[in-house]
Amino acid sequence: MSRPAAGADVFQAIADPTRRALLDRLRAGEQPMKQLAQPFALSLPAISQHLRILCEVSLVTQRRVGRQRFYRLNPEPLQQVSAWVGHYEQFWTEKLAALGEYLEDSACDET
Amino acid sequence: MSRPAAGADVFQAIADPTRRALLDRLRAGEQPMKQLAQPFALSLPAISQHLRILCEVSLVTQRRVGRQRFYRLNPEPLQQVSAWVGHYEQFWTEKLAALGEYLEDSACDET
DNA sequence: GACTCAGTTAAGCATTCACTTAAGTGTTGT
DNA sequence: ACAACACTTAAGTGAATGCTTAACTGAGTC
Repeated sequence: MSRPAAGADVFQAIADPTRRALLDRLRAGEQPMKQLAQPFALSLPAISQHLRILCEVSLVTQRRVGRQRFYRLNPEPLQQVSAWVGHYEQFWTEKLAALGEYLEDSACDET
Repeated sequence: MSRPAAGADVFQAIADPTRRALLDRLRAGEQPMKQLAQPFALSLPAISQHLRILCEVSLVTQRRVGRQRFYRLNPEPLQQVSAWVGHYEQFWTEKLAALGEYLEDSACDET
């Protein structure tokens, strides 16, 4: 096959910076393909393929209006990412707490 | 070149399920290579290469003790992911709120 | 010093990726 | 009906991924 598949996995889908940029752009609201693609230095088919991958993992949905295709953000699948990263948040808050204590202690040692 | 590089990008680093599993395993604490690799049906070099990629994006750090190599989790780079996904959280909470309202309304229509 | 153990580096391979240009598909305007 | 428009699908290409086996490095053991 010739087109990219990206494994139908959300983590894989957001691994590409262009795809993340597309999602970021879609935060501003539903947009037709051409307008979405405008700031990118890529051919239209390239963008189309990226959008297809985002579609496959349900991060965007399509709506056809005349000869235009509007793309809309559907952030739900990102909850998967959020949940996974969430497991690690406690670690860096712990580290920050430890740093805080360290600073307090060393402040006392400072003479 | 023959070994994987994964672009030194955190999003790319966590795109691979094996790498995510390694990080998950490291949440239990610092571990030597062999113990880390044990549950995976992969050769040792494969794991070693994944760990190297995680090292390159600073998600893990190495410590040498005798002939063992202990790997330790360093979750800070994940804040980058957390921050990005954070931009989308408002969208799904909004959607949940909308769903809540819809349910309330339809409860009234229910006869 | 020779032998193992823990792990990495090297080399090679099949697959997947992101991209391109060229050729459709369907809609709108004349 | 026909041309222009907004896209997508097809086909092909170079580079990156993920994996393997084989060879190496370096630390403990006999």
